[in-house]
Amino acid sequence: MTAQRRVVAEVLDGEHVHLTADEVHARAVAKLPEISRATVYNTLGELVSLGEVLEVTTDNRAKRYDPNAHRPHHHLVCSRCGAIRDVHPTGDPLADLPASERFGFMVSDVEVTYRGVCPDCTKA
Amino acid sequence: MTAQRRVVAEVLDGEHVHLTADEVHARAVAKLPEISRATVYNTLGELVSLGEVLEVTTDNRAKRYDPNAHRPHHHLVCSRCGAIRDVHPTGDPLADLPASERFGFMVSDVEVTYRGVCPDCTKA
DNA sequence: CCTTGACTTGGACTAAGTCCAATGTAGGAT
DNA sequence: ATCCTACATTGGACTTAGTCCAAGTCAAGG
Repeated sequence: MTAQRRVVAEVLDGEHVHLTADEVHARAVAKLPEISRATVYNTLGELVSLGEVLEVTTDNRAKRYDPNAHRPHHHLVCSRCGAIRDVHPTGDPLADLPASERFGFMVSDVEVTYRGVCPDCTKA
Repeated sequence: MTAQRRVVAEVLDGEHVHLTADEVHARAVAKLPEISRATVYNTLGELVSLGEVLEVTTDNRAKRYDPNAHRPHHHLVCSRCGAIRDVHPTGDPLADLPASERFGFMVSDVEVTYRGVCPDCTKA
């Protein structure tokens, strides 16, 4: 555990939002000015492999990193401004995929992304 | 309706798979050698706006274009090789998102992506 | 035949991320 | 305490996917 990794972990821990890698880097630089982008990418990659952090891809622009990896949840994304909320739908979509629709895959995971317009964008 | 647009539409129509923009361009060039990448991007963008084609983002690499826009469906993706199948789960995930979990959003759409390992990759 | 407006082209540009060789450093062995 | 070694970090070059734009082309109507 190096200073750099601790800083990246702290950034994600402190912010309950969904940051891009560049945003993580910016906040990390504020705490440890000499940290490089490559290290932030490396560390984020490790945190993802360890299952401590989730990668979220909502718009094919930058990936976002979600520190809330331990309580399963899905996402609700504003199609105008890109705001993201964690949501907890009822029901289990995995159960809704019958064997006949699995094509022999070993299905292990499912991601659900709801899209809509957030209250702020509805007003504006 | 220009020759270029017709070619792009034909490519998507002919292939029942999920092509990237570059793959669409490659196949379009085979039919109309002077077609440019910019035109392929423009035309794909128009087809998406018209609702004729869906954009699918599974891995934060290239977007893929799905000509099967008229029958609603979701996707099953192999986490090893990236293969994509269309699937039709039972149930409606929109109904599984209670108002209390909508945070005032006007929710209009939901995408479900199942992940697993395909038969070929399980063998290998 | 000329004009007009839309379509297309190719190349430059951008954003996000990866890769790599060189450098630095933490922590165990002596 | 010092040295070694393996791993972490750095910064810059590179790649990929996509966007943007000025200039060129084309088709249709007048």
